[in-house]
Amino acid sequence: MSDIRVRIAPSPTGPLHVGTARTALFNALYARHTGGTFFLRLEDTDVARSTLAFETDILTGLHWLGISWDEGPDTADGADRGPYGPYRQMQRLELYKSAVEDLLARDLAYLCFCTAAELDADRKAQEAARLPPRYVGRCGLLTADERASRSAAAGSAAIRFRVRPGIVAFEDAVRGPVEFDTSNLGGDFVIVRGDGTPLYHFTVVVDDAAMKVSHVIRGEDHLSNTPKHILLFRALGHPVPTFAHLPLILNPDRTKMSKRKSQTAISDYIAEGFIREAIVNYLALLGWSTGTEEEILSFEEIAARFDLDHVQKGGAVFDRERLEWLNGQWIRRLADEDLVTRLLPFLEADHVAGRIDRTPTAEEIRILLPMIRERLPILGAVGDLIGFLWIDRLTVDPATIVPKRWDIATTRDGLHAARAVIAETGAVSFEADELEPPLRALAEARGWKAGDLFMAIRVAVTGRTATPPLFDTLVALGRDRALQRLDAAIDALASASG
RNA sequence: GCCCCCAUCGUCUAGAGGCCUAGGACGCCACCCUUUCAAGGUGGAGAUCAGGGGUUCGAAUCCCCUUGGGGGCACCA
Repeated sequence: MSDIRVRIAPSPTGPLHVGTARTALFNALYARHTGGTFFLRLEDTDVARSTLAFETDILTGLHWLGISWDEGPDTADGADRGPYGPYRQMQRLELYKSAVEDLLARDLAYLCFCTAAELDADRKAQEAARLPPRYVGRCGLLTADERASRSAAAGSAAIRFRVRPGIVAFEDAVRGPVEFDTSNLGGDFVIVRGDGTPLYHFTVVVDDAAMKVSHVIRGEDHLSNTPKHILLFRALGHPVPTFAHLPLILNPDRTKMSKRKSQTAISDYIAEGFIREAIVNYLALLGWSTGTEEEILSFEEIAARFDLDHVQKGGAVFDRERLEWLNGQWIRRLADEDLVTRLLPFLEADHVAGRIDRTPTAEEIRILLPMIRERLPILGAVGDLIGFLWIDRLTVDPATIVPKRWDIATTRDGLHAARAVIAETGAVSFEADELEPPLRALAEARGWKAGDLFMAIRVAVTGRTATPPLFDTLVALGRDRALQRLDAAIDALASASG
């Protein structure tokens, strides 16, 4: 195992986001490719917004995608694995505390007594003067004595890290050399809240250092935060890891992908019937490419090819159409039993929702696979496709039964004749190959276009104009039910025509 | 406002000075196949490589400027 250590550090303040999943994926791929270690750390210091439900959603979502970590908590309430635990920041408070004390002792950080009102006033003044917002440094100038007395009086104070003048430069693994003047960092920044809980910029550095992270692979939205982190790594006396900032995933209007404008929760995609292979494949190709024309690739195949050199610099619009296409490609590649297992929950959900009257058995679905496999862009489409098979009383609008070129009388006539032909076919030989010839012969004998006759039968028996091949559908339905639905349709047409 | 990043078909991208009159994929259109819908096959439209200057015998590829877009500037992460 190499010394490469990467991580995903989600914050349980929302459901698993497409962007988080992509970042996790890239880290996991990088670790797999280099023989390094990939771990997960929960950044739960925003106690007000963090919840166990979100934690569960994130962990199960990542597991579901097949992204697994070598160290960290596997479940929301489970124990951590790995030598650098705990892997939850709220359980690492002591570590941050001693790191802060160290900084305080060396005057690299200081107590800040500014109130929210003061800070707000500063900010407004800066805004009015058209100056960039920054902390004015008021408390940084306090003498030790002043600080001691204010501290005694105030009771609680935030802690700020001193930002000294200078240039911070680093080599980003995807962007190349990047440079920041520390005077543009917004002044001394808060690392510990007034209530004593540490803030992101601080904990992320303390932990990445303690957990020996070698490569920080994260979204580009953190690029501007990187100099702060580097300053902290240095102040704490730790080596600075390599940074790799991934391009952002975008809304169609090219702004950062957001809940407002896009579907961002992985769980929503799962609920629709996107499968992990497709999501992983799609996400990997969003901002990265093999450099070749290969595009349908499994996690393993991607891991074997993955590198940071082919990571794109510009943001990428999330294209659902392309995801659906890939999903269809992967559905076609699944083994029969696997597809059945994945389809079942969607049919169960349709049953529960009352869209169908019973949940079919695995065996029933397995038999239908050849006729539905290539017609499913997402698993959730299965009910729409063949749900009519498990509906007890199908109600069909008579108007839809009549083919475009036909009138009601012809349709009744056609269905009646077709019924007779189908009825002649015994239960034993009720197969697609047995049904097609006589029905075609019927159409020819009566001078009908076979397509029109078939369409009338199709709608009569399924209630829809787009279905799997008709004869397979009739067989799936069974002779009795097919005849019964034909009768019902004929009746419906009779009353429709008066 | 300040700082930083980015810029090839509508979208995802290939491209690391000549192989590019820019390739692939999604989507779109047409045709073939065909009982509908898909799938599949074939073909097509679609990018003067954001614009302008350089460098070079030669630039999508290197440099500069402009324009455009995005991200960040919290006691959120």
